[in-house]
Formats: sequence, C-alpha cells, structure tokens
Amino acid sequence: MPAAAKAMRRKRREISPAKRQRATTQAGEANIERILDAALSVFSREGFSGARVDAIANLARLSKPNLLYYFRTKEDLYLAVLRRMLDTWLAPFDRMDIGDDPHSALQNYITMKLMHARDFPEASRLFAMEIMRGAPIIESVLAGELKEMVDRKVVVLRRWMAAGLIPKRDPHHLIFMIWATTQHYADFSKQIETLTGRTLADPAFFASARRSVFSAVLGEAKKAD
Amino acid sequence: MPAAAKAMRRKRREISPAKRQRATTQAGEANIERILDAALSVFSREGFSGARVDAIANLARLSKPNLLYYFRTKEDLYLAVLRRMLDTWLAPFDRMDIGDDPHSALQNYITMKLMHARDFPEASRLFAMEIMRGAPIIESVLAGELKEMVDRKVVVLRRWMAAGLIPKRDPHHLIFMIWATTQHYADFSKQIETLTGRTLADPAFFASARRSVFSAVLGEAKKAD
DNA sequence: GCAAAGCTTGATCATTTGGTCAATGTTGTT
DNA sequence: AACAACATTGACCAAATGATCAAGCTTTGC
Repeated sequence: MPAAAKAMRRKRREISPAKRQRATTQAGEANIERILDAALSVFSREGFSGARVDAIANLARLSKPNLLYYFRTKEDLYLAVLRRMLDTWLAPFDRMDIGDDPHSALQNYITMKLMHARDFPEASRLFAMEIMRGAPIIESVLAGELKEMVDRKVVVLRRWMAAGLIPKRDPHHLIFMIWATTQHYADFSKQIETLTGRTLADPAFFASARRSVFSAVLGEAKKAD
Repeated sequence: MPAAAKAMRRKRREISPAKRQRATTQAGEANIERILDAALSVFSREGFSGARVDAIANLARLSKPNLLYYFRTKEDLYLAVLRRMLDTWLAPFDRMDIGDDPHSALQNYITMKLMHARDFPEASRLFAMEIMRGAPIIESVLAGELKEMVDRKVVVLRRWMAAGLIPKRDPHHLIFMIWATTQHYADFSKQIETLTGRTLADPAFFASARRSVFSAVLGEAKKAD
C-alpha cells in the first residue's frame, strides 16, 4: 500500500453520528455485536496499538478477514467501539438533575456511576485510555457535547449551593470528584482487589464504597441508606 | 530470531532491584537519563505496544541502535522506567504519618500528591496504564511492598478515627479516595483542561482542587488555608 | 601516546500485523 | 430452481518495527 494512501486513511476522524458498517442479515447484526464486545475487551486492555485485529476476531469467533469485512479498518472498529461506549457514558450524566431534591439526584447519579463501574469496567478503562492518549478521537465530544452538559450541571449545582441545599464547593471540582472516585473502582480494580481482596461485585464492598463517595461529595454522616 | 528464544525473552519478569544497564561514562549516564525521560513520555502516552523505540530514541536525541545499546530490549527499557516511577510514587505514601497531627499529615500527603500530579503527570499516567493492563509487571510490588504499606496506614487511620481525630470511614476507601481524586488531575488533565480551560499549573486552580480534596477527605469546612 | 573500554551508527534481518483479493459458501427472494 | 446479495476464508502482500552486527569513533587510564 502506498504510504500516501495510508496517511490519508489515518487522517484524524471525528466521531460522527451514523456511518454504520455493513450488516443487513440477522447473522450480520449478531456478528457486529460480538465484534464490538470483543473489541471493547481487547482495546480496553491493550490500548489501540496493542490490540491486534486477529485477537479481536478470535475472541468474536470470526476469522480476521471476516472481521475486516464488517469493519474496514482497525481504526473504524475503534471508532465504533468508542462511539458506543460514549453513549452509555454520557447518558446518565445528562439525566442527572431530572427531579427530586439535590441529595437524591446526586446519590442516584453516584450510585449509577458505581454500578457502571462494577458492570462495565472495560468501558471505563477504554475511556480513561483515550483521555490519557490526549483524546485524539473524542476531543470534539469533550469540547462540544460534554462541555455543554457540564456547563448546565454547574449552573444547577450553583443554584443548589446558593439555596443551601448542598455544601458550597467549586462545582467543577465536585463533578470531577464524583467521576474520579467512581471510575477509580473500575480503572484500578486490579489494584483495589490486590490490596483489599474485594470487588464491587461483593455487595458489602459496593455499599461501603458508595457510602464513602456519598460522604465525600455530600459531606459527613448522611444517615440515609 | 527463532520464535522460542523470543518467547523466552518475553517471559514475564518481576521488578527486581538493580540490574542497571551499562553506563560507566558520564556521557553514558546522561544518555540513560535522557532515554528514561523520553521513554516515560512516550510510554505514558502510547502505552507499551504503542510506543516505538524509534520515537523514544529520537526524543532522546539518539539513534535507535544507540538506545538499544543501553537497554537491550524495549521491555528492559519499560521495566527501568516503571521501576524509577514506582520509587517516586511509593515514597511519599510511606512517609505519610511521620509526625504531627492527623490533619496535617493527611493535608501534607494530599498536597504532595497534587503537586506530583501537577509536576509528573506522565508518571501518574504510566502507573494508571500499567494497572489497567492488569499490572502484569508490577503485580508483585502491589501485592508485596504496597500492600504492606497500606496495611500499616490502615492501622494508623483506624487509631486516629477511634480517637475521634478524623471522621470515621472505611480506611481503605479513604486511601483510594485520596489516590483517585489527586491522580485524576494528572490522568484526566486533558479532559479537565477542555472542560474548565484551566490546569494545575494555575495556582488558583491548584488551590481550589486542593481545597476540594481536603473537604472530601477531612469533612466539611476546614477553615484552615 | 596508546591500548582498552566504552560509545555510535548505517545497513540489514526477521517477524509481526493490518489489510487485500479471488474464490467459495450461504441465505433469502421471486 | 435460480439469481442476487450477503458472508466467509486461505493465501498473500507491504509496511512497520524490534533487534543485530560489523565497523568506526571517543574517552579514559596508564
């Protein structure tokens, strides 16, 4: 392959809505699902460069050329996985303030994030890796969609604080604290398990982690829960 | 190279004390320093597989074979970088309780961790990546050295809590919270900068981040500072 | 001044790996 | 049945990349 063509293909691509790969048959749909699952698993562990298309194909019980039939390039596949992950990542945040009082809104969000960390640690790790790489792919999402959401939440949080409903803090740091603490249980689960011998899968451990984050975010001694 | 020999070389190696690479001349020493710096930079961004020896060599202003003269293999280099990083990572934690009252001990540690996040974000990211990969290399350090340290700290924290000097919490979660929140500012700096337009390099932002972590860990409204 | 030890490099290998392609199989539709 | 669209694969390619090596260059110690 001529170097120029390759460079063209490798040109940074933004995350855009559809561009769905092939798939018409029901078998095809199922394959795509399996590929995306496998890809998430491998990418989140090995990173983009470390992931081998071959390994993903095997995990999805497909031959390599067959995988490449559904996703033309490794990068296309990576994009698809990222896009899918972003949806589940952004949705709960967007839904945060819907109703209720500040306390339950925050508690619900934290609980949801922790459940997410417990049930989809790979997605969390993939996100972390992408950010650590400098977010070359999802930069636009961060600066666009996510920033708008955050700006909105900041307004809400300030309102709550002004009304004395939650402790006064810098709203940005508050948000980062929730993200940092909850995602930590997914991203560093290996370390946590080595040090404590426990996992979020253990309900008692989940509960204590939840309480810990609650008290950090909402202040001391919420007897609730 | 025969596949068997390569497999042998790639066999998992533990982190052991010395095994210093070459270097006797002062020029050699300087080169090794430059190589390690460059390697940290590249590894922390691209991961082990994504990092190209060539790129590291260039960054260190050396030819690729010259770099390989100092570190026989890419893996040797990765090990050396990890080992060096672990030292600066573990030391402050080990020093945490030396004197003073609980509050200043924790405050000092948090401040130190935040400074570390500000000044050596690459080291933090490398650590994060290694853990997310499943810690294949530093597993033994986690289970050995680090676990012992943590166990000791947990005892101290419990004592402080029993004496009513700091709020009662699960000590493990407290430690994780400090790590998660402080390292978040290094590992996710890209996201933070995109969302807030600010960096820990900004003293005001550093101070507010510090305050945020303080109040999360030590409870509300420490009027100090 | 000179040998020995350390350092540097251009050229070159061997392997890995993302990606292609032609040929073949399978499924669904009329 | 037969045609078309979709799916699958073995064989293969070209580029990237970790690693080697012989030959030359510097520095150090005596």
